[in-house]
Amino acid sequence: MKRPTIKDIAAAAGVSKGAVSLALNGRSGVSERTRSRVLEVASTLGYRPSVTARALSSASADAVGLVLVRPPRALGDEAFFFQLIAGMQSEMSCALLLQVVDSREAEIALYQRWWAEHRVDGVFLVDLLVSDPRVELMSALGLPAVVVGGAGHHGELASVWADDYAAMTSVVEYLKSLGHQRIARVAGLASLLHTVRRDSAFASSVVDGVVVAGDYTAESGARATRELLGMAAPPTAIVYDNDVMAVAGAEVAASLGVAVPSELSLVAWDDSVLCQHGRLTALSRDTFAFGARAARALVAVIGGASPTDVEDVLPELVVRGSTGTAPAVQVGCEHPTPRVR
Amino acid sequence: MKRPTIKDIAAAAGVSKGAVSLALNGRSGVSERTRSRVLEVASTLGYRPSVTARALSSASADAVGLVLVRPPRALGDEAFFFQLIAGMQSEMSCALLLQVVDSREAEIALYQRWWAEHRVDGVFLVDLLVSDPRVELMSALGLPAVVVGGAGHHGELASVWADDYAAMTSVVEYLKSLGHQRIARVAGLASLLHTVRRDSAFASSVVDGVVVAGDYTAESGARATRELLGMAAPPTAIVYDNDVMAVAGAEVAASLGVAVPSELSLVAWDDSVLCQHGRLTALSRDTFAFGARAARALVAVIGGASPTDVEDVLPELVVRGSTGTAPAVQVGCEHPTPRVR
DNA sequence: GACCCTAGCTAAACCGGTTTATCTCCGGCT
DNA sequence: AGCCGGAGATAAACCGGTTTAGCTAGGGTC
Repeated sequence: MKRPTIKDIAAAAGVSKGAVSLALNGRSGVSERTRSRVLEVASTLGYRPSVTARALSSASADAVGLVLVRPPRALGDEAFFFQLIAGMQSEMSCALLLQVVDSREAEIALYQRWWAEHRVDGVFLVDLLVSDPRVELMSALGLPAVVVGGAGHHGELASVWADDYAAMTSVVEYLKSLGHQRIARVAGLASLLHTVRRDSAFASSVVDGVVVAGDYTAESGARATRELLGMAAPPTAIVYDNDVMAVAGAEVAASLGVAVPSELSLVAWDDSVLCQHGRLTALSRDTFAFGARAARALVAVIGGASPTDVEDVLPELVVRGSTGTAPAVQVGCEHPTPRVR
Repeated sequence: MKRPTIKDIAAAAGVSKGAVSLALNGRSGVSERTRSRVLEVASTLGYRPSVTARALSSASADAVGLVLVRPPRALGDEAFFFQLIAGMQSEMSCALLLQVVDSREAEIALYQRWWAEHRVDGVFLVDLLVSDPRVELMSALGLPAVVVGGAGHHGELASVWADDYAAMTSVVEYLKSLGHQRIARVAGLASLLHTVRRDSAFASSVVDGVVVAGDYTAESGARATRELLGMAAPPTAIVYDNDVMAVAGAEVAASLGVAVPSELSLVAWDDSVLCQHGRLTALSRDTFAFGARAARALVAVIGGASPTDVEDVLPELVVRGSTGTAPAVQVGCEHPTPRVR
C-alpha cells in the first residue's frame, strides 16, 4: 500500500503542489473553490501530510521528549511517572518520545541528539538536580523546555512545581499537633533538588530531627526504618519521601512489634494504590493534573510564549490509619528500652 | 546555536555532499584518506545526521510506536506496562513513541496516522482483542508489528506470548492439590483474547467454576469478591486476573471476617509490589524480560526477518501467605451458613 | 488607453539527507 | 597506440513537504 503524497493530490485536483499546500493549511493565496476541491480530493484519497517531510522545512517535529534516568527494572514500581505521562498526553496533540536511560551522561547525550536530529520541539526535564547541567544545556541549544517539579526559577526555563517546603512544613505541623516531638525523616536521593528543599523545611521545623538517606526502593525504606527504630530514643513519627519506602517501613514496624499508629505514626509522600491498601496517611497530589499542567506549559513555550513559573496546588494530606496521637511520654525515662531485639 | 549539516561537513572537508554521505555510512566509493578526513571533520564539528531528513529518503524513522488504550488516570496503577516499556527500551536503540488514547477507534486512527506520517518503523500491539481489526490493518499497511501477549498465530504478524492456558491450568491444579473444590475466578475484560484463553482453561479444569467479570479496577475486584462470598456455597479459593483486583478482594474478605488463607485462598495474576506487600500468592512473570523479547522480535521484523512466534517462559507461581489448604468440608452440610451479613 | 494593484495560481528553490548517473583519471592489457 | 575497466569523486535528482518569486488575468483609477 502506498500512501498518497501532496503530488498525488495536486495531480488529482489539477493544481500545483504549492496550491495544495496553501489550501490544506488554510492560508490565503487560493480561491475558495480551489480550496474546497483540494480538501475534498485529499479526504477521499485519505491524505496525511508526512511529519517527516514537514519537519525538514524547518517546521515542527510534532513531538516532545522525556528522558527518565532509572535503573529500568525499578521503573515499574513508580506509579508517579506513569500518571505524569498520562497527564501530559491529555494536554498534548503531539507525540511523546520516551526513553529510559541509566545515567545522567546518557540523558544529556540523548537530549543533545534529539535536538541535533530535529526530533523534538521541546522536552520535559524531571528529577532536577541541585545544580543541574541540563538547565544550561537547554538554553545553549535553544531547545524549549519545562522543568517539572523543581521549585521555580531555573535560568531562563519555564517550570511547573509544587511547594515542597510548605508541604513538608504542613506535614510536620500536623504531626506536632498530634503531640509528636521526636519526628524523623527518610529522605530520597540527596542529589535531587526537591530532597534538599524538603530537608531544609524539615530542619527548620523540627528540632534535632533525624534524617536517614534512602533511594526510593523498598529495601532502603526498610533499612532506614530499622535503623531509626533501633535508636536509643526512637522517633514516634516518620515521614518518608515516597510511598514504596513508607510501605516497607510499615512492614518493618509490624515485624518488630511496634504498633502503628499507637506507638509510631507514618506518613508517605505521594499517594498511590500502595498507600491506599496499606492504610497509610499520605501526602497526595494530583499527578495527572500536574502532568497536564506541565504539558500546557511546554506547548506554550514551544509556541513562543515567554517562559513562566507555574505553581501547582499544594499537596493534600490524606489521613488514614497510620497516624495518630503520640504515645504518652514516660516522664523521667530519657532512654526507654528500645523495642528492637 | 546552529547545528551543522552535511553541507557544512562537505565544505569543511572540501568534498561533495555525496562523498560525505558515503564516508559517514561506511560505504564504498570514497578513498580511505577522504573517509578519515570526513570523519574527523564531522566529529570536531559535532555532526549528527538529521533523522528527519534521513527518514525522508525512504530510510527508517528510527522509532517504534506503542499505543495504550486506557482511561488515562487508571494507568498509574498498572505497573505492568511500565515494566514492559522499560524492558522494550533495553533492547532497542531507537526511540519509543508512546501515546495513551481512550478508545479503540482512536488507537486505530493513530496507527494509521503514524504510518502515513512515516513516523515509526514498526509498532507493538498490546491488549489483543478476540477478533482484532489491528491485525489486518497492519498487514494492509505493510507496517511491521509484533503482537505482545496474544497467544500465537495472528495472521502474518509476529508475536510474543505466554501460555495463559497452561498457566491457568497450573494454578487450578495447585489449588486442587490443596484440597480446594469450589474455585472461583474474577476475570478481566471479556473482549480481550487472553481473558478468553484463561476462561476456557478455567472452565475445562474446574467443574462448575463460577466466573465473575471484572475490569481490572479495585472497585470491580471488591464487588466481585463480595458477590462470590455472598453466595450460598461460597468458593474456598478465588483466582483474580490482576493484582489490583486481588488486593481489593483480600480487603473485602478481611472486612467480612473471612480469614485468609484458612477459610479462603486468593491468587493474583501478575505479581507486583502490591502483591508483595499484601502477601498475596501471585502468578509472577518477568515483564521486563517479556518487553525485551518483544523488542527483539520487532527489531527483527523491521530488519526484514520473517515473522515468528516467540513463546515466553511460563509464569511462575510465587506462593505467599494468601493460599493454604482448603477448610475441612462439613459433611452433610450442603449449604453452610454464609459468613456474610 | 495607460497604468497599477491584487487575487489566484504556477514554477522553482529549499530543507538535509540518500542515491544514481556521469565524469575524470589512471593503470593494465593487447 | 588504442582500448577497457575500475576507483574516486562530483553533480544532480529525489524524498514530500513549505515558501518565495514570478506570471497572468481582471478590475479600478485617472
